[in-house]
Amino acid sequence: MPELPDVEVFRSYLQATALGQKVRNVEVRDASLIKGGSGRELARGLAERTLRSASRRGKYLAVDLDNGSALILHFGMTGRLKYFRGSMRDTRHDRLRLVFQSGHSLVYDCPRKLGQVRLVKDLQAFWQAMDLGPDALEGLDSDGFNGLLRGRRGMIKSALMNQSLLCGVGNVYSDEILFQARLHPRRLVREMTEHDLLHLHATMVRVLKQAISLQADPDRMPEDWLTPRREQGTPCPVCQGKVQRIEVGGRGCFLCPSCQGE
DNA sequence: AGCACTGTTGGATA
DNA sequence: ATATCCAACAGTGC
Repeated sequence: MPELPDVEVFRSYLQATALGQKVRNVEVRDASLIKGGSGRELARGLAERTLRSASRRGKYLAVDLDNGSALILHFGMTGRLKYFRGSMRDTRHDRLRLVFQSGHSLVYDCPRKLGQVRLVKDLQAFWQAMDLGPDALEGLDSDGFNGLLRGRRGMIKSALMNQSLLCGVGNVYSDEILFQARLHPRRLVREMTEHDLLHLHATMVRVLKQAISLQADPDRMPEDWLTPRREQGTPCPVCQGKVQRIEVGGRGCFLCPSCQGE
């Protein structure tokens, strides 16, 4: 589920494993995920480089290299990272493999191939060109959040998921945040009060932080979270009513109608 | 067989 | 300028 918390978990994982290591060999197993250049160029740009640091913005992970360029990873709906000590086991959908001088390796695995991989010369220029709003966790205080949403038309769930407004929140976490804030996903932003927005922002930050501390693993989420119960008709963990599935902005949306109004 | 799924993009439309 | 809707990308799982 690569939304902000998942990507943050990938960042920590990378930091604890591959960071500081020098790339000896690059295997591009599927060049169709590579944007802004060819597989050959990516391989050449990564070879002999050392991974210096890893940062995140929204759902994007950026890995700084020792020559100033950066490897950008986006995970689409199904991507993940896997680090192997010693011999590399088969991962079924590995699209990019970095083998380090140590003999260990890092695999970017992306079954549905909806992810993106690219090498950029200038990370700051890349972020600017990307039309991303501020990071939902790092880039916004409650006034900033309020300012972004004020005067906006449309539904609150769509706004939370709009990456050019604020980035990192996707379909699953927008549902979780709105469930915990007790707000209906179809609520019109224009009809929300200052207090609603303040409460929503606080809830968003709390949910994202807690999800990160749980390794974004639904199996570890508290009893009263919605995410592990994304199924029509399953009992609401708070009121025992039934979880409902509706469509909002063309995406499947789960909510508890009695907890979240109407 | 058919449909749903954690995401992004581009184009048409309002 | 904002927002919505749709199709496309591609693979897996129920």
